[in-house]
Amino acid sequence: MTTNHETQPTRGVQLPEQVARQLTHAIHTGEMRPGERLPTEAALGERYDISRSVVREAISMLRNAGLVTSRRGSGSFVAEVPTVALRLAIPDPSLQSVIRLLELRRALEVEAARLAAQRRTPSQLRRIRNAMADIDEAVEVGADGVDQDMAFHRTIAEASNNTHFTAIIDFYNRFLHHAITVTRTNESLRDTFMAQVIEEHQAIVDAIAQGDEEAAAQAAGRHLEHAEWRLRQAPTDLLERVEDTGANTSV
Amino acid sequence: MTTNHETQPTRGVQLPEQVARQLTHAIHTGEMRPGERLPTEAALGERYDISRSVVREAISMLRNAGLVTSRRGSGSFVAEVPTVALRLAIPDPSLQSVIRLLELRRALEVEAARLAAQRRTPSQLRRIRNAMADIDEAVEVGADGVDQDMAFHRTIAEASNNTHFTAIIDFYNRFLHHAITVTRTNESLRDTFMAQVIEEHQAIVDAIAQGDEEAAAQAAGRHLEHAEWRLRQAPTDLLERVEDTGANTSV
DNA sequence: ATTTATAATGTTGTCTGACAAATCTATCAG
DNA sequence: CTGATAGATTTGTCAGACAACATTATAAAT
Repeated sequence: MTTNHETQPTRGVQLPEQVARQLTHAIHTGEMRPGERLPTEAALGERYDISRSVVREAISMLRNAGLVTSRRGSGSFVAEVPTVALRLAIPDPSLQSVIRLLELRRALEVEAARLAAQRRTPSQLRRIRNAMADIDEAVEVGADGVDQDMAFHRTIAEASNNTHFTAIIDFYNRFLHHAITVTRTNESLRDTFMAQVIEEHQAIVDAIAQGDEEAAAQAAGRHLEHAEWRLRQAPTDLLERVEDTGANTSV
Repeated sequence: MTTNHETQPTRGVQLPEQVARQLTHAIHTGEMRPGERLPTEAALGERYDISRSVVREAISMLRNAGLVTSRRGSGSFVAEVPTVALRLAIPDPSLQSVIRLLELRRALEVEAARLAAQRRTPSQLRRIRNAMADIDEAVEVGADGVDQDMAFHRTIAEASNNTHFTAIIDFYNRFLHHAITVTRTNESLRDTFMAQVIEEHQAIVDAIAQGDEEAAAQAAGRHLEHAEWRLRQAPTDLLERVEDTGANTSV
């Protein structure tokens, strides 16, 4: 059995990848529909004239990419909601990196605020207001309020009713956790900073409540602009101090 | 050899995933530094008391996640730039979806333009200008100019000197290809539209060239705002027509 | 005839052993 | 000290087997 009938993989690249590509293509083009069962590993091995190990690694890649799910004893199936994977470098915790993340936050959250002002439902508005209140509550109890701060901005992203924003923000959250810890730690160092933050949050919420797109976008932009400014005023040893708290145990 | 010394994986979940998690954790915490070599597959198998197959699948997952790279005959190494994967649902090609992508583009490209105006190097500015010229050239030759349009916006993202923007834009490019084909097909239907687009592009470049952040951001915002407006003016059968061209053959 | 156990079969998960291909290391010649 | 060669190491692939689970077919019972 040395013949390659059907479609033979082009040489050069790794074997599993070649098979994975063909299957991926078949899924993306809709040739294999969501929920449909893939050929068995043995069948695929015979089709491409490769061993089961290679087939398994290929399927492993698809599974990892969220394109298929495997059930022992049953088979592998095309996922109901096929996904693609975006691979991103893990940001280091330097000040430079934190600022780069702030820039991304600005891009996303300014627009999210604009869309939220335009589209938020009453219940979404309520959730946003609750989230803002939660921050103050947490701070009064003595917590750092990082989780609440993140939740607050997440509710706004949700209110944009555009899944792209929430998906990306959710993804970056684990790194934002560190970044926000840094900014909030910094802001808590001076009372004036804390007051500013509360004020800025309030401005965003007010604009969203009134449905004033432009005001919401500007308020969000100002908030993150000031956050960056406040961060640059921070003592130089701030990052090390936050590092030591071990607060960024997420991931 | 039936004992699990060291750290034994908790039962229940699939074996390879358990091992993958432990290794992932070690990498994320910096316990294993970038560039460092992993233990051999045989060694890992012995440590966790599992067969090489399982170890290989675990490493395959890490490789797939961009955390390690393997070199035959040499070993597996922690990637120099460890990454994490963001999995997103593949957007459908409806008008609604195209507009959602436009909103994301606006968020990213407005801010990218602002940063580009602030930080672009002379050579980056040159590349942006070339990219803009390429669009006109392609159109004159009779091409649709989609690839050139995408490249143009990509060079601006590059000039922002923030890798987050380029990473996300690169990722969404495969879907933007379809979206931009739609918008450009639409724009090419009326001469006035085409003229507008050229004008708007020019405005962005001018602002970036002069280092005027605010103007660059506004120009980019206007461009995408108008793109959405133009799209909404499009004939209702536009999407189907684009579909038929088969231009979106990219994966 | 329908339902319920039971057996047979099919499929993925894991184990074991082997060899090929590429790389690394140590030895030796000059 | 340099360079070539031989050996050892390590990942990639193959082959076959069994275990764990799922599905299907068969038989039994009411």
